[in-house]
This record gives sequence, C-alpha cells and structure tokens, in this order.
Amino acid sequence: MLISVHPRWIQERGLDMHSIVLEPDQPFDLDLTLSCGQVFGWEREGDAWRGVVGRDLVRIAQRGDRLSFSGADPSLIRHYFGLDLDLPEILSSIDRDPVIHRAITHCPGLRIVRQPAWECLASFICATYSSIPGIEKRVSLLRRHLGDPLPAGPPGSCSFPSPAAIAGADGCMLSGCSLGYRARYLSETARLVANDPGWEERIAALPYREARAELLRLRGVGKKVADCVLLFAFGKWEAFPVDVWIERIVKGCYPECRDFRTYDQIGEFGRSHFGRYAGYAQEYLFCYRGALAGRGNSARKRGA
DNA sequence: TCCCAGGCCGTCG
DNA sequence: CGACGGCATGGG
Repeated sequence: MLISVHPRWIQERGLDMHSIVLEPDQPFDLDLTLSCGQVFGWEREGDAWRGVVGRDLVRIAQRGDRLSFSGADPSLIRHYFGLDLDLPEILSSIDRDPVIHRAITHCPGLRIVRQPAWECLASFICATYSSIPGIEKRVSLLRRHLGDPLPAGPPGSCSFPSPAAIAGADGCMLSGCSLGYRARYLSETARLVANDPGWEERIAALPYREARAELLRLRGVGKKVADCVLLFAFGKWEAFPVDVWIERIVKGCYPECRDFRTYDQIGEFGRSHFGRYAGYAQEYLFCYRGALAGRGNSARKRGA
C-alpha cells in the first residue's frame, strides 16, 4: 500500500515522511506552481521535486489530492505553498474579464509560493534581462559556489548563500556564476542587507507602497524586481510585476491600455482592474503568456 | 549567426 | 517626470 502510493525515494530513505491531503475545494498543482518561473532552484527528480527551503532539503511529490514529502514539517509546506489561502475565493475575486478567465481555466491549481525573502530578492536581481533557464543556471551556481552544503543531502545540494556569504565573495567567484553586470549589483545589495539585521521584518511590516519604496533603494532593484519580491516573498498581493510579457499582454488584450507608456500605468491598471489580489492575476497571466501574448505578436519595447 | 530574455542604471531633454 | 542606450551572458 505504502509502496504503491509513494515514490521510490521514500523507500530508499525511509525517513521522515509526511503527507497532506488537499481539501476537495482547494486546488493545488505542484508541477505548475514550481515550474512557472516564480521560484528558482527546484529540480525534477522523477515525478517528484527536490529543493532546498532554508536549510532543509525537501522532496515532494503530488498524486491527485495527496502531497507526499520529506525534509520539512507539514506546517512549513502549507506556508511555503500557500495552501491555507482560499484559492477559489481569490480567483473569483480577480475573474473579471474573458482574458483573465482564460488564464484561470488553463492554470488550475497554480499558487504563489511564499519564498524566503533574501533568496527571492537575490534571485530576481539575477533575473533581469534573462531567460528563465538562464536564471535557473545562475541561482544554481550561486548555491553551489557560495552556499553551505547540506549534511544529509546529495552532493551539490546547498543552502542559498546568505547575504554575508555573497557580500564576502570575491569578484572572481561571483563572476563564475554567470552574473555578468549583475554581479556588482548583487554584491552591493548583499553587503547592505548583511549589515542591516531586521531588514526583512521591517519590509514585512510596511504596507505595499512604502515597502516598495524601501526596496527601490537597493542596487539592482527597480520596480519590477521590487514587485516580484513583494509578491513572491512578502505576500503583498497588490504587487503587479510588469515584465515584457505582462506589458505585451496588457497592451494587446486590454484596448484601453494600448497606449500606456510607463510601468506604473500598467501596474495601476492591474490593481484597479483586478482588485486586492492583482498579484495573483499577474501570475496567472504570466503563466499563460504563451497563448495570451501570441507568437506573431512580437511587439517590441520601442516602436513597431 | 541571429534574436531575445520575468530590467536596471546613467544620462539627457 | 519620461525616453533612450548600454549592458554581459545564455538559450533557442
């Protein structure tokens, strides 16, 4: 019975297995949630996923309404994947037009992960002007070169490097992570955060706009990165990150937005149109970007 | 070899 | 403010 339900690694390790049975009215899709580009560093391992949350090596698999995992307590998993949020309630609140409706129906069970704040900030500083596979590579290199190896983990599995570890790394080491010109930004921001204990709690306690203003003071952090961190780490759902895809989708699918010029115009549209959970709407639009932005519809940043 | 990527920074009008 | 150009590197 156990054997047929659980993946192979459970038998091999035989250790702290847990499971969560999802409520029937609370959809969750692990694959979609981990592969949509909001969080970096999870790797597929057969039909399971392997990742590091804090200093815990987590393996997790989904079969139907059951999540099976090791390396973390159920409470942590619930918190990390936002399983205690009422997703149908959120989705019904943002389901205000045919475009978002399509995205919602095509991405069932997508949830926003609550990431560790520093990891999220550093990851998205590394993410600027890059493709998602490129970001995965950089984050993976950062872990291997500057993180702490996990005692019980397979070789190569490391915690995400602390601000101090990145701040203390020499330029050569950082350059070895394929960061390009972002190395300088990451290094500088790491130094600032390392010397500012309480940074995370301070941001968490601020309302969205003030929290964003605070993040914008950091090097390598513009409006887009700040919004990603506020959404993916701090759970500030008003954050509506505008990348090239979201810009394309909003301008292309919402006629009243066609001539928007600035970042904040699109962000304010998101908040006023979708409401308090605009960030969730953004994530669903992003996840379904392939269909919504279209292939031939290659509108450039400038002109065309 | 091309083009593009979950943008940011500095600078100029 | 708003609009550019430059930017290091990897993937398709």
